[in-house]
Amino acid sequence: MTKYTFLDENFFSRNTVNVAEDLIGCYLIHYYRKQRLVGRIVETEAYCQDDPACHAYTNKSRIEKGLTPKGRSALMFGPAGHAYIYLNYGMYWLFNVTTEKSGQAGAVLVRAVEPVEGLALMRSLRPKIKRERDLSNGPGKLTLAMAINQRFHGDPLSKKTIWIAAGDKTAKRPQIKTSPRIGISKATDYEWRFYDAHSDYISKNKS
DNA sequence: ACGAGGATGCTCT
DNA sequence: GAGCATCCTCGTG
Repeated sequence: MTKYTFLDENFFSRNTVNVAEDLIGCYLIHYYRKQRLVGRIVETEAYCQDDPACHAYTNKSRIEKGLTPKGRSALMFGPAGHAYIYLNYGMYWLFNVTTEKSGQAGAVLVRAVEPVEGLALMRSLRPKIKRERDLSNGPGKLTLAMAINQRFHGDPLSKKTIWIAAGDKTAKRPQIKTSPRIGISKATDYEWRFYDAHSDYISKNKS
């Protein structure tokens, strides 16, 4: 497959949970050092405005008072289809895409991808790993493998520095499963994690 | 195979 | 000062 179809703002300007599910099987693309790095998205999570685990949730009272959102989560209230990238645990950049219409907060975290193009460059960006799947089977791992960091925070995907393309329609549809989200302590009962049941690149996988 | 613990810096209270 | 949307190493069995 060499042809990638850009997913525009209309794709992302929808219900966050639906976008999270629909992103399974789509392609995350970054043109880096004259090479195309491509990963097939196999795991996502939805974060919504009325969601205690969401960065934008703490701004709820502010919104209700009609105040403009501030801080890192402000971007989640903006237009859909923008990169929302933040540092967690002081070390790892996590890549999200904003969702919903302007004024409504939402984002989808990309938690794992299967390498598709640029494997040699990805391996050079993850020099210590022993198992191939450790290249990109986690949200912090995939940003390392694909050279994604704070430089791209706030960029519209339409700039096509980092962007997302539709899944391969000739391929078999992925079997999508759900679970509670990983690594959070609030709203742990929401099944807003989606993953391709047959992928070897799921985070928190057995063996 | 599995679990505990350390690294490390930003955001919010 | 606490709490993280994590990853890696090094114990133990």
